[in-house]
Amino acid sequence: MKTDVRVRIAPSPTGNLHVGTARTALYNYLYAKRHNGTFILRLEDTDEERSKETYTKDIIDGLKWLGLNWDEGLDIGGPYAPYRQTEKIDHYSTMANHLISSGKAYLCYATQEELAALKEEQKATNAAPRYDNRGRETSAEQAKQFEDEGRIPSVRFIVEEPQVVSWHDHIKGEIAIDTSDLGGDMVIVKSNGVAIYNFAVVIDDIDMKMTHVIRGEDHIHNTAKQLLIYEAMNQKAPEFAHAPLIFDIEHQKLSKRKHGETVHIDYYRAQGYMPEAIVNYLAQMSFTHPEGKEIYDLEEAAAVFDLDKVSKSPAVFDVARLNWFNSHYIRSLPLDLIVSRATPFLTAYDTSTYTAAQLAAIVASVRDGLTTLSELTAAVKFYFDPLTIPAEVAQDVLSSDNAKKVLNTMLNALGTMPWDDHQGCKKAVDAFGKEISLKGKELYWPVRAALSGKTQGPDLGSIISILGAERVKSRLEAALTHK
RNA sequence: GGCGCCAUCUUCUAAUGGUUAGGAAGCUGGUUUUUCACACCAGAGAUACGGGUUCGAUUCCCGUUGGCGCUACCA
Repeated sequence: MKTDVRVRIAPSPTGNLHVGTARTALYNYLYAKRHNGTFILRLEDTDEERSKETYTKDIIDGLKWLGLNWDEGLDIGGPYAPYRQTEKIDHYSTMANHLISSGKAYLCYATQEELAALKEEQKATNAAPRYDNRGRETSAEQAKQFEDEGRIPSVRFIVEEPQVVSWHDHIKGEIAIDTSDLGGDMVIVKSNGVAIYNFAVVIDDIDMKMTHVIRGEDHIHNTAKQLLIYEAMNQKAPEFAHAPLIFDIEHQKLSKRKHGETVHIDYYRAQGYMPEAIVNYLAQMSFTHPEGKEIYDLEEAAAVFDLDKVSKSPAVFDVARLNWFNSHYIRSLPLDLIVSRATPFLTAYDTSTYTAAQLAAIVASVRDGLTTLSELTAAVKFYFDPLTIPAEVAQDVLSSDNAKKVLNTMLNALGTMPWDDHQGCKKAVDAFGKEISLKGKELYWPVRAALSGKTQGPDLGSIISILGAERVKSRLEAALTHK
């Protein structure tokens, strides 16, 4: 049974899914699940210049990939459609007209040039930049004259000053802002007829019956402005919670401009990060599991999430820590899942020479040492490509008499090798090692180097078993040709 | 410039008006392993500063400093 809790993530399709957006989506998702409410995806695409359909697709894909599925919204519809602001332009205008007729807003004929001049003037006198509310006084005659000049008005909402707007923030506590610091009467509909963010959000949140708005703290001043609009429209405002920002290592807001693709979820996806790791990492920064657990999934997070347990201070996005989560999940998620996710990282190789079971064994043999799946490509190379043994490895490991003895002995023992049993393969090596009185490094290293070209790597038994009779034989013979 | 938010190890954080200020990542050392990784053990590492309130403050209050954010006909 659903409660009336309704929350949303309302991204703007002006870029691919941002880490910060994903974190906000996660909080909203967790809050909805925790309270058995409804999680909604809505698109704030009123910026026609920057909005692109490919970004919309990336955002939808990314959220789904993370498992943050919505109950209502963009691609699935719902009772409060449309969930895309560009489809509600007329509706916003209608609502703005209501505000005009009730004296809460007015048409502003100021040109961009006039506003720019005002700003210059304020800058010169070191005054706070703001609109001087000159449009409030516009008479009917003036308006007509402006119209005749061809000026197209915007709609401004009257911000009464001074006045204190305050609310109880579910994360930050009490917040109070004086309307005098809001920059004057604010545009709610641009002269091109399209509503501005601060207005459209309010209308949408009213239309969609949102009960809680959980978003980044960079919106705190917007919240003050929006609260004024709720009041002017005689509507009950939702509850607000402003989450701390995510910083980079230099304590700056994570931004596309400064950090490029590393602020986007699909960057991590392409690198072979597990969605489970990203969700876990995102959840545990600024929020701590009540039992102090570090590793937990979406479902468990939803069971314990609480806004008042969210930290007030910003968190640094620390890739080293993300990496720890990721390597944990690469090691512990079901093998078949890891194998299927590994496919994109094996395209450089001809995987048809192995059976599905062997491919799984290949992934299993190397997964423990991986931080991201993208490292898989290099890690499994020796299973596929013709082997070249680096000169220094050959020199150090394969040139001794003992090494040649090991390789020759193994060559002769190949007939009795239990190929399908990696533990058996290891035992077989131990057994012939005993015959020639060699063990440990002296025994294993030549074999390892001959088969993989490296002195470190997966379990030797696994290497032998996976490579199989033919490859092992030819690689041993090839290794013996080294001087 | 104005306004707002924030302040515990390098990083993510826990806790409490009285604790040896706890955990995790990273780092260092060790154990284990044929090697690497994992795992395990150990070590170094923090309450920004100054005033109050109090028997007692890291915790509550004020100030300072610092960091960050917002200040568009972007969202």
